[in-house]
Amino acid sequence: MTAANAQEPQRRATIAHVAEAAGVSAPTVSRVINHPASVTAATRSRVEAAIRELNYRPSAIARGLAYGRTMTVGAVVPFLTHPSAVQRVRGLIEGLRTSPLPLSLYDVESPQHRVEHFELLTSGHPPMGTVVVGLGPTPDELGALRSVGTPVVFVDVDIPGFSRVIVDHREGGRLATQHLIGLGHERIGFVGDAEGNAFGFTSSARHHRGYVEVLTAAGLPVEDALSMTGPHGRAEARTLAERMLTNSERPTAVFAASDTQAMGVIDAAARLDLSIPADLSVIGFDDIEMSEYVGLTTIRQPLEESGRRAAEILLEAISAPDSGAVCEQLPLELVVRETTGAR
Amino acid sequence: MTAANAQEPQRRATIAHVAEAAGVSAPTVSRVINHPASVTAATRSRVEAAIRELNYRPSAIARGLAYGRTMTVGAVVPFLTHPSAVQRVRGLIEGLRTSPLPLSLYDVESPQHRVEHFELLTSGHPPMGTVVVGLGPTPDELGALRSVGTPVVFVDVDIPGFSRVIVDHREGGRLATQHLIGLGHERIGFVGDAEGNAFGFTSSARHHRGYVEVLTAAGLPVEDALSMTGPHGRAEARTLAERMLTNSERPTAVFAASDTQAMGVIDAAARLDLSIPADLSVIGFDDIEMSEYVGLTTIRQPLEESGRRAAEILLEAISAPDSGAVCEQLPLELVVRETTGAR
DNA sequence: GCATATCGTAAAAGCGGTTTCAGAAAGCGC
DNA sequence: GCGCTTTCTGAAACCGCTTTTACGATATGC
Repeated sequence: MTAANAQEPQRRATIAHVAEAAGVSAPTVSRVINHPASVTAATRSRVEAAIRELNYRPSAIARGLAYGRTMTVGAVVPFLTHPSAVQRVRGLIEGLRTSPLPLSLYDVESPQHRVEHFELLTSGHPPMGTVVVGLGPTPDELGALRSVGTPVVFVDVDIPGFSRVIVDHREGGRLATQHLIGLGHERIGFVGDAEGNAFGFTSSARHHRGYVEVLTAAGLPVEDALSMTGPHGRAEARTLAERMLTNSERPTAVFAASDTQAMGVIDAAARLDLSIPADLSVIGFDDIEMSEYVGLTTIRQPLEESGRRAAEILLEAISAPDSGAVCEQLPLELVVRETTGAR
Repeated sequence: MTAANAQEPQRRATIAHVAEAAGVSAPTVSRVINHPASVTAATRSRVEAAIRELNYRPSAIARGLAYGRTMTVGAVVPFLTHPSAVQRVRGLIEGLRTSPLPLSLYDVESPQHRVEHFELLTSGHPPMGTVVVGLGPTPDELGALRSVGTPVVFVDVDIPGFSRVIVDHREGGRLATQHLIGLGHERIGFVGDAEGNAFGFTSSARHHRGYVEVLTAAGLPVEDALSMTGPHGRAEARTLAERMLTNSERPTAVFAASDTQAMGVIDAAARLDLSIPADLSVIGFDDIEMSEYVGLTTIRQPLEESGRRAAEILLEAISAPDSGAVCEQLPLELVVRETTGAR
């Protein structure tokens, strides 16, 4: 027995083996698995026994080929290694835990990746479902996505007609600015992402809009010199902030469009020997994990939950293909810690 | 033209279409893609033109079925959402960036997941390559893994005969303990993972061994009451540490087997109004991202690099299947920050 | 009791590739 | 220019599963 096992390298059972063992044909086995109701109870239990007996698992790949899709959930995530993206992916994984579909990750670090991955997702064998994080797709991509007939959930992108999990970034910008004004600040800077980036990110621009709205409403001037944008990143933000802070009339508070950028602002302050929050208040956006430890005041968006909800909505859509698009708006919350203070 | 395009939903080109367009047979197209040398230059360029013309991309899934493997890289990662795992996954993604193979993630949170995923990886259509992080496989699993014939790279598990990327945990334990002793501490506690956990993690036990070695060598007593183990986690570590620290003769320093656990120890100290490092020195292991911000002294292991190297080794093995197993040991480094001080 | 509707299963075709195998074409020596 | 070997290409088989189609077997009608 053991010898026999050793000889034969445990060739995986196929549907044909099961069929033979159960004394039925392959299609019947397939039916037992996919449409159990269409098979007599007697046959079914015979087949099920054989399946158990042979420890049979249908090949996801063969099944995918026949079915016309890849048996995975695809996730396109720009800058997958950024802390906020990581948090969302955590949520995705959480939300997918009940499903047998593995998660295939597609990192996007350049426009090049972006088109490659979109091609993949809209290819002849698209994944069972797709989550797209943060990328504003072009009309072409949108059309392709729609025509594959496989559900898509967007996260942090508001695209009518598609399921999506979003937050109100403009409101976030308002919340942050309001907080600063409430503390008595009047010269408030903004550090965010450059607009017109190749990925279609718009959250930073929305934050800025909220920021402008609140400043204007409070009768405070909106100075161009106090709004700086550049590529995303902590170091980049530091450079920007250093420039802003060495200005003759420097702001007493800065709203950064992301916590990562807020860290850069804090770095800049440290370099310039400005103490926080005495000399400079800093508020971020996201509430990435690190923020709690640094004591960063920020606008919290439920990153992990966004991933989880997206996964749940996607799984739902996979099992009930014709349910309409759902739009879920998650709440934002001001989290006051130690980097903001009264002027 | 536009109308025609709208009509026909842009059916993806298959190998047959390309073959027809190039006036050759399907196998020839396949050959052009997979064994270009075996095709005349003239035919080849004709086929290549057709491929470009039709924007043809071979279906990964069909190809996988024919080839007997799934066209992905699989990664089995226990507690995928833990900070250290996240760092490694980052490295994996980095290292895989040059490859067209997407990364399929298999999170392991329970023994149940573990067997499921191992089954998947050793199924009829295994992924092109597999990375296994931190799980000590059973002999059975090992045999299965070996017999699938697809390369495997272990990370943080030292299994002779398989490629692996490891660090010397025992040495890490020594380093940490030495540091504490060097600061004048004589009562040094240890907080780590319970042994015999269902996942086969052994790093904590190795840290402990190094710890015992150094204590013994220094002529310091090894007290059972100062070594506590339990389930992994910050909260769990806090509980353990609270117990240890409320002991009549409490330690003046604690070595935690991971940074996460070190955070728990710090939490416990805060609760007991012990100031760090004045009343208690704490050293961790890993150097997760957060540690820098918290100022945690720790033994740094190159988490991200471990993932990156694993990916590189795996890709190498995929392209040159018969190269032997490689074992790469990554360096450990003491990083002194603010949580340790002289007694 | 026979013709007819219904159900359950099997046979066959296809998903999109790759590989084996055999035959045609080309290259070589004489 | 003939016969041989060597190349290159196409036909066929196959990977494992699903779905459509067709048929044989029951159940139903009268």
